[in-house]
Amino acid sequence: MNQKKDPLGKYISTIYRHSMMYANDCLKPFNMSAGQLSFLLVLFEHNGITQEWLSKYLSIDKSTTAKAIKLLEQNGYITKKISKQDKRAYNVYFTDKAALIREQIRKLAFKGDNDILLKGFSDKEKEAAYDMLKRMAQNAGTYKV
Amino acid sequence: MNQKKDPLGKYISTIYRHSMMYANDCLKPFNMSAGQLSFLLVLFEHNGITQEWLSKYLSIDKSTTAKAIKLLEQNGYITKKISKQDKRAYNVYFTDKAALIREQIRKLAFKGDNDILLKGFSDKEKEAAYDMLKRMAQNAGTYKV
DNA sequence: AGAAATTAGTTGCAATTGCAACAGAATTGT
DNA sequence: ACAATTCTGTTGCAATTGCAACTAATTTCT
Repeated sequence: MNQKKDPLGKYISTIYRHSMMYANDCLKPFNMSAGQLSFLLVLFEHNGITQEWLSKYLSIDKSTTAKAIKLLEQNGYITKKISKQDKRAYNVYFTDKAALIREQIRKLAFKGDNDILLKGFSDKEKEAAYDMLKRMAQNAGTYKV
Repeated sequence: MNQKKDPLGKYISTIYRHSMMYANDCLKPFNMSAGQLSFLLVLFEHNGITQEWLSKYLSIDKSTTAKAIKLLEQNGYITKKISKQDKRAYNVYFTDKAALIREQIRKLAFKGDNDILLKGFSDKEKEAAYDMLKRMAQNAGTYKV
């Protein structure tokens, strides 16, 4: 349709928005959104982390973290405990309810990657795509951390 | 920090959100948002296209298109004319005001790609990243077009 | 020790986005 | 020709996100 290059933003936006739509659909049975899923997946690997570190790890605003964590708590997927070292901070833990669906939603997240985004990619290309996105995200994260 | 692979969603989300923040900052002097920019950039290459085609080209919901176009119109960057072939449809055109900043904002869009997202990428890697994102966007776009 | 600055988290606000429902026009089928 | 269906675009709504302002706790500086 066009010969000139589109800016990357066009592709990134499409990938992001449709990934969200896909994940949101899959997560509807769990009363969970794609955004909340990201936080829960981090907790599975780093249980007890503070909200500040969740924000840093996902390069996301602390107020967004606060809101997502609140919803996850209301739905019984996580609990918060005031940190013993710092009374301002919360340690966030996933609950038994979350543990129960852990593998199910982990698979769901990676299945979306492989079945949709990386469809038609060879194993080598998948690896390359993964590495490039990781580097680009690191670059992006340096803008207004 | 962790040995297990993160799902791609983590990186995509970071890239998308920070790209938006960067573009929104740069576009503030023009009273324009990153979302609106995408539409204007398409119009520069395909002047007179309908809203439906804008939506299809950007894989974006038609209501989102309607709202972005409305704002661009209010700010004097585009005009709408009812299509002669189809009274339901609008042909969308960029204005002289938009033409005046055309090169400036085009450069801005690509500068963000190169100076931030692709920092540290060789020319070959940039090309590869571009192609992979394009393929991934095509894959993503097939989900709920 | 006490003042000043920084940090962790929350809340209110505005902007963006997608979905659902809708209106009017165009197309298809009988 | 008319009815049923499909399409183009708009509007109302809810969810997500980031920014700014704020509170309370901690750290730093003198």
